[in-house]
Amino acid sequence: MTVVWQCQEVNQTAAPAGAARQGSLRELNLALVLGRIAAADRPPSRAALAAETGLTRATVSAVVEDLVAGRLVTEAAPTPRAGAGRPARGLVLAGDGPAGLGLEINVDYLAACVVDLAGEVRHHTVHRADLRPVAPADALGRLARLAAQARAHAEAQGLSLAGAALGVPGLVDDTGQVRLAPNLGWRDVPVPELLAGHPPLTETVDGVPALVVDNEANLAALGELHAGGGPGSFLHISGEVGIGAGIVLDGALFRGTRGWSGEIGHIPVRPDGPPCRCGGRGCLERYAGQEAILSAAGLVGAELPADTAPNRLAELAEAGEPAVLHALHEAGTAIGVTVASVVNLLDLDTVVLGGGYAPLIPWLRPPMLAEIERRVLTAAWSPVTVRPAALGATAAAVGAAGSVVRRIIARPAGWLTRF
Amino acid sequence: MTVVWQCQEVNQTAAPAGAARQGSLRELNLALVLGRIAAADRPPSRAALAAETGLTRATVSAVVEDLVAGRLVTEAAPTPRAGAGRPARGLVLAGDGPAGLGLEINVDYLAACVVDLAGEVRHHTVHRADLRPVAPADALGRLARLAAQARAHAEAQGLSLAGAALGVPGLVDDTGQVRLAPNLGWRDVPVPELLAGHPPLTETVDGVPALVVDNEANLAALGELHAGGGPGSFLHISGEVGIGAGIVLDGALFRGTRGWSGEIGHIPVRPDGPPCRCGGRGCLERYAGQEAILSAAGLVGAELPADTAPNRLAELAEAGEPAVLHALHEAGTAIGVTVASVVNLLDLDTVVLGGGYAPLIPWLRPPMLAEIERRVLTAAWSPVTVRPAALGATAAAVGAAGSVVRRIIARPAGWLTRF
DNA sequence: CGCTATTTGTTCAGTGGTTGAATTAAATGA
DNA sequence: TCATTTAATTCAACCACTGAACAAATAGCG
Repeated sequence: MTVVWQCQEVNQTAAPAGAARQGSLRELNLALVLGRIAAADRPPSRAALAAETGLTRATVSAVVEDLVAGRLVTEAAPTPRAGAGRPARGLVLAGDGPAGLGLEINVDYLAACVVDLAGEVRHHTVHRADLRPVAPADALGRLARLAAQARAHAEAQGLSLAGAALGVPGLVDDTGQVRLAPNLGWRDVPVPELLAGHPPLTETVDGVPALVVDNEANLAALGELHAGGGPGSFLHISGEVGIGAGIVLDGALFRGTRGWSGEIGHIPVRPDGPPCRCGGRGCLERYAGQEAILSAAGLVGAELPADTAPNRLAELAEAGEPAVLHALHEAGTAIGVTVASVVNLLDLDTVVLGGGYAPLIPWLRPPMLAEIERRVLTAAWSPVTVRPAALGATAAAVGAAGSVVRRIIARPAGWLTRF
Repeated sequence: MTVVWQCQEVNQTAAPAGAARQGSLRELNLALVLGRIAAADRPPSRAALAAETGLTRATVSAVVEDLVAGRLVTEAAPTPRAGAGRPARGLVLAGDGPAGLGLEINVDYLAACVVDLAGEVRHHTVHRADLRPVAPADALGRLARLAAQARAHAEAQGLSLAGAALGVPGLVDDTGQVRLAPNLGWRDVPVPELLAGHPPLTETVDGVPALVVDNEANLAALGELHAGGGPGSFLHISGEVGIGAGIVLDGALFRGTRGWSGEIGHIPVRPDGPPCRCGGRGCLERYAGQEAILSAAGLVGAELPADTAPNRLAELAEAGEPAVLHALHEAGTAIGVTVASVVNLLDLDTVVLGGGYAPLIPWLRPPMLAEIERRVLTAAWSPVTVRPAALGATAAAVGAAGSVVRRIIARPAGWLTRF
């Protein structure tokens, strides 16, 4: 069985692109009701859903019946209510329905996780290893084993995997091929082909799960969107070995024409600055990339593993080490200049710092804000918030798994037709 | 009668945000069919529409009947077809139905135009005057007179104005207030209030036309989208006295959280460069704004009107004037650095130069492309195209009018309920 | 304890809108 | 002239939502 390829684009709207046929109405309302159930903080009743969506209670009942039959929703203890009346039956996302498999390949670890419809992380494994010397096929083989374990754990909990998403620190084209992953040393790696021999990733209990390959920073941003409260617009910057960014606009990831958006690490900060291996000069990565910070802090020979470097820097900064403080100030300034560009261009009001930047926020934020306030034209009316990411280092894996379940929630009809 | 305020956001999709009720189906299909008629290059028949949309011919007939009754579509000579068979009846956008009124206030002119459903400019006036010394209320009064003339011309041609949009060179908030228009010297100007006393802008033949106030660069980008071929994604840079940009993603204008996107003029090019009046340093406007180019070319005392300066620069460049060539090279380099940032961030493949930049393209493009190729990570796989805008100096007015008719095409149900 | 008020959820006839097949309309070509 | 072909309309069937009536389940009150 071959990998069935699925378009990267997560169609956030349930609206039919083409003809609106009769069933479209039901598709739309399935998505509407399921979306409200997912967004509610307490199990809503059918009557409450009818009131807030504007549908009739009759319609909501019919829609909910479909959702329950498709194992997307189950009944639970309702929100207690004062006064008389027949007690409501609360509706919650099913904890034993479809789930998403999230995978991540990074420079120094592999990760797999399973997220259920409600967004709970039901399984999570990280396998630490330096993957730079490992051949892509080999690395993907290890990943497939991790995925097989994850599937076993999911099934043991009564979950069926509805799909998988894989985050890679590089540029992915729309056929799933990794065109360039500089920090891994990958170039033109046909991920779907290489995974085709590993059944756990190519089939699930009922049918065929699609595998989506995407940029790691994009998926991390989705994870943040998922974990960090309501839908909004923000820029999520992950400071790993490289610097990537995910742009979330109105609760949807913005991927660009070819899915290569967010390459913030190579935005020029000083056009005549030091040369970067991308061919340009003075790119952000030269000022705020992990290597740049470490070398500016005089820690270049310290031989720190990539995953502990940020914490080490935070310790030294805490201790008042002048070189480290200076390096972080410079990095924060460079990030601030870049963010000012982004905000002037896109009019965003929130910047989330994730990955290795999270522990360094106390030192990065002040110079960032200073630059932003100076340079953003609209800063006076709408201050820009800089906050740490809600998820930790493996945000991309969680975001990947979340993207699978979010797609089901956004377009439940696709899942329901499997029954 | 007061100005009825309408949300700036042009909802590109006809999908209902809330409940999908029965009528939603028809709304969706009205939009679908009308959209195809608008996008077709030759009058399609009902049968052809059925084939390409996937709807039944019966449904298409019913939908078309509604559209014809609402004066959005008329029958025309069909596309000739070889062979036997009953001849088709071609469908085209009505030339005598609703039309859009586009208005523009800029530093040295006022403009008004009327665009019909098919996108034809049916009326166009430009009133040249330096508006910097004029009070906002007075300027808007003159604009209202221009609008009244435009309405008279539209009605004489059998058109009904369905709405109006006004482009302003500054930041507009979501109540229509101009928060800041630096080059006009406006600050916190309540445009809708000031226009409320001018009936031509507050009522039309059948009901109330909404007035939308938007950034001039945004509307110019919409005009370009409208005139420049199929829907795509591009960055439209207008070099007027300031530098503004409109971002079009997948055929839709991207406005940002508050509608203040595209402030490209204040993206830092050299963070330690000369101070800018925005409070930052080394902004793009300091290198590629009209004043910056003129002064770098040694023409600072030449007292050129803003509208003739670009052509004068082109003449001098054509003649090989070294200072001018140098100034344009510097400007092109700065624009290129900025565009590289934008492309790295958004993954766009097309940059359109409009406004005063259009005549200077031969000199601006080479340095731009050089910077883009050096600095854009994905330039090797997807070259970035730099091309001149299809519309001239008053693109914003045409784009404003076009945005009105495009909204009708995107959501015809709203118009049809007027009958 | 029983009755009423109240709210939830379901049932059912009615309706809008799409579907698919049959029918009518209008041309070409032998 | 007539068969062929394609376009457009008509009509019964069907799907999904609507609105009202009804059944279910509880709290409050005498």
